[in-house]
Amino acid sequence: MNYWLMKSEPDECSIDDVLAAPGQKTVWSGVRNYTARNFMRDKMRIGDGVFFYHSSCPQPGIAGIAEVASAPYPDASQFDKKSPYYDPGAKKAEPRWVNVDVRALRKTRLVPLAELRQQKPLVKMILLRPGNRLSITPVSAAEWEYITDRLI
DNA sequence: GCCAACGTTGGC
DNA sequence: GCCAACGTTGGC
Repeated sequence: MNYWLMKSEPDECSIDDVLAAPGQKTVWSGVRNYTARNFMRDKMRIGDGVFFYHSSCPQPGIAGIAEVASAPYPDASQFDKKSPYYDPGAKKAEPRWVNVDVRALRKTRLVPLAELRQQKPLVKMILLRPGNRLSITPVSAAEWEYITDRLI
């Protein structure tokens, strides 16, 4: 079992939006970064734990707990000419981008980024690395436990 | 709105 | 394969 932190802009898709969706699920489409894609394609397993993170908003931070709810499969938006995520280089026979389904489990208190940065046990979190921009980052078991036990 | 850091593109 | 230019991310 692996753990992840996945960023979403709450204006686009918040934890509340996913909790209100059918099956409390959403398709995590639109990832257009190879590192993040490879995490989904190669490392994610159904049932993996996910911190649902709100980014690009007044208070960025962890907003909920979710889980990986499907195996990776081709991201339909890459073939959709009307989508902002359309990729003319992607071919049906050789999809370039994949996504997984994510199921929201519960909303948590908002744990702000600034608070995460103050935690000694979290100094190595990939999220907190200077200049990090990855929308999907691995979380270690120790980091997961610290955050769920001590901060949420 | 600013801007630093990073990823991607494309000419050579 | 190098690297400059450009676009994007995302906190502040």
